[in-house]
Amino acid sequence: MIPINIYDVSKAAGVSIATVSRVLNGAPHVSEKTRRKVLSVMEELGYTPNMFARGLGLGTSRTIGVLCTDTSDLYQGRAVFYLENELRAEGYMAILCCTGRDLENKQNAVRLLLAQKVDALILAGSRYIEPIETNNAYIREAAEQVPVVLMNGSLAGENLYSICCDDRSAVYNAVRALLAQGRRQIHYLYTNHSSSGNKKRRGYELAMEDAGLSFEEKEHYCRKDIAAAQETLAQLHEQGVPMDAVVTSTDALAVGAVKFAARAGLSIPKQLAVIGYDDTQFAQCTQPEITSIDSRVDYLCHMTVKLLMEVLAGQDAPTRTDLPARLVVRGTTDFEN
Amino acid sequence: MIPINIYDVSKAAGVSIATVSRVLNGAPHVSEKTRRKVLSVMEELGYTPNMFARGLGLGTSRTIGVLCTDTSDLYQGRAVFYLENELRAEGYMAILCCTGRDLENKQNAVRLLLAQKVDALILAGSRYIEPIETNNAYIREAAEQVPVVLMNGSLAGENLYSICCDDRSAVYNAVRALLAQGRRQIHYLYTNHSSSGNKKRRGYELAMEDAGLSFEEKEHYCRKDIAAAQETLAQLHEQGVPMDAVVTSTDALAVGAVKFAARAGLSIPKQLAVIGYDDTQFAQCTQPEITSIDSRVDYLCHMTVKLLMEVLAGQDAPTRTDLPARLVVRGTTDFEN
DNA sequence: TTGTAGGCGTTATCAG
DNA sequence: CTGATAACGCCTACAA
Repeated sequence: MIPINIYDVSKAAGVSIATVSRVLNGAPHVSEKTRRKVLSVMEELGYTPNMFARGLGLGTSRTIGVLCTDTSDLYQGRAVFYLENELRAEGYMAILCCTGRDLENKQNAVRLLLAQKVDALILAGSRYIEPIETNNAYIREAAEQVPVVLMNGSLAGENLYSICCDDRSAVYNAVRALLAQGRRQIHYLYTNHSSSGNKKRRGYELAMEDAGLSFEEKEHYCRKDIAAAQETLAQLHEQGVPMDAVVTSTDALAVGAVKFAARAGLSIPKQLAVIGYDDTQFAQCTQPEITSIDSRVDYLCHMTVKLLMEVLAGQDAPTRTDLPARLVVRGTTDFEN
Repeated sequence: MIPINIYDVSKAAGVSIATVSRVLNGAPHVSEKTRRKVLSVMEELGYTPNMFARGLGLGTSRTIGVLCTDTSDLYQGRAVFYLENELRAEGYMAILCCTGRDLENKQNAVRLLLAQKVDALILAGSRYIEPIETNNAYIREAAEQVPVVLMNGSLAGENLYSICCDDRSAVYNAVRALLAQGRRQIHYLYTNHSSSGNKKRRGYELAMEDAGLSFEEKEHYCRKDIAAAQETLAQLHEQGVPMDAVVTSTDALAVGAVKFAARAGLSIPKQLAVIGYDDTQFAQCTQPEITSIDSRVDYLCHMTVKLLMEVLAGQDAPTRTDLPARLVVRGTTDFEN
């Protein structure tokens, strides 16, 4: 079947293509009568405007490039889901690139996306900000062509917008709550040095500092892996390191902590409290279930798209936004609430 | 900065736009000399072909529509990750739509994707085949415009390709293994009636039948939710229903089964064996870790894209492919191997 | 309010 | 091997 175009419609409706184009774009100065006529003809012919032609003239594809490192990560999978839905609700399609963590792949993906004429870029996840500043140049360059929104990562610059969960405060408050219960041997497990990872860690450090406690020897790096977390804690335990709480940068690590406690015969939350991060389904896998910091991806994604829409509409928008997290209390802590 | 086009290149290289277009598309009949010249000019000017214009002429966008119901599902998140990567490796971008389970949303997504001029559609997940045949009409219609590949779902028809994990055999074999150990009270937990869900269940039923055992009262529907599975089993247990093994259609349910056993004081795998499905990270959350059927998403996705590329290349390809799964043995079973 | 005509950047079909 | 030139389908001044 031959695709039908604006000429076919104009012919069938007995008007010019200009008029068809006008009703198509809801332009003014079209009599209600012809408008209706054209609309009905389009319907009847099953006309669908050709995106290529439209794009050629308008220079826009109503398409947004969404980058993340890996959708098989529970958190990112949720982020992509919400982002895509919010975008589609606004009439935009999402072109996805799962780039992995390799810088070169990220750069390539951005290049391809720009070549596809996306209207904007959303970089989802703190992994897109490289510690070495010059490695972020490609993001700045991209921003010369289209607006770029960094979700959970921040970079200042022209046409660049950052929107983050306030991870620092979230962890700070969680650790404060543990301290308020008299816990002192609070350990922190983390898996990476992404900007968001650093903010979380900083929250922990500040809380400890404010309580006059040292933390250097209580921060432990480990792979993002249930077994790795379990192993790390088991070793510390064997060495006789005191420990009455574990806060982790990811729920998966918290699962490892719970498994460690079970094996070491430590009762949760009595002898060991555990707090995870992101409130993913992992938090519900264990017995008891895990108290976790909910970074509210849905809200974050909603605000991200809202921000982007404002930018695309030419309004000015905040270049930097911080959103609060909240604590979801479950069985691995014995908080009042 | 003004985008530079093929005319700029032709001018700077001292050739016609036709020649530029030729080297751009690797067409033959271009002298090595001019080819090099043009290439270097393109490089130097930083020329990027305009997708809209190219699409207008060629009618192709080098873009594939990828549909799934929800990327926040661990399995689907992995599927999308692999699909996107395989596609990009082949030079195609992926436009993602997370449609949810609602039929109307699926239809809308397909319509939008086709309007975007995608070159093909991949429907990921068995949720795209509706039990009521007429509800699949929109898929058939889509197939009139572009090839459609169903991953883990099957539908026969023109320009329609199905590629599935052989779920039935996978579950059949797993249940056989349990039976071989003398287990007889094998229960099956499932969450939906998708085509893949039905195949799994059928595998269970066949294995039981072949062993001369009844199964009707041992199949239990429950929400796709750790707590729901736990609850379902707890109730059966209270009612005194005998049970020495549980096979589930999803790892999450298996987690629920393990939690149930822990609470009911049943030792795993001695008194109760558990087998999950998909070998997701959930299988590693519990103590002991869960034996799970690995449907090998990565392999499935790889074959899916490979199949699609053949179709797009105009070669003929199998309209139906079945791929084997494999059992990953862990602590919730006491199989030899 | 409506129609005409030129342009957007490529590809492709012809001649040369 | 290379160069004009006509599509491709739509948008948008500019005219009427």
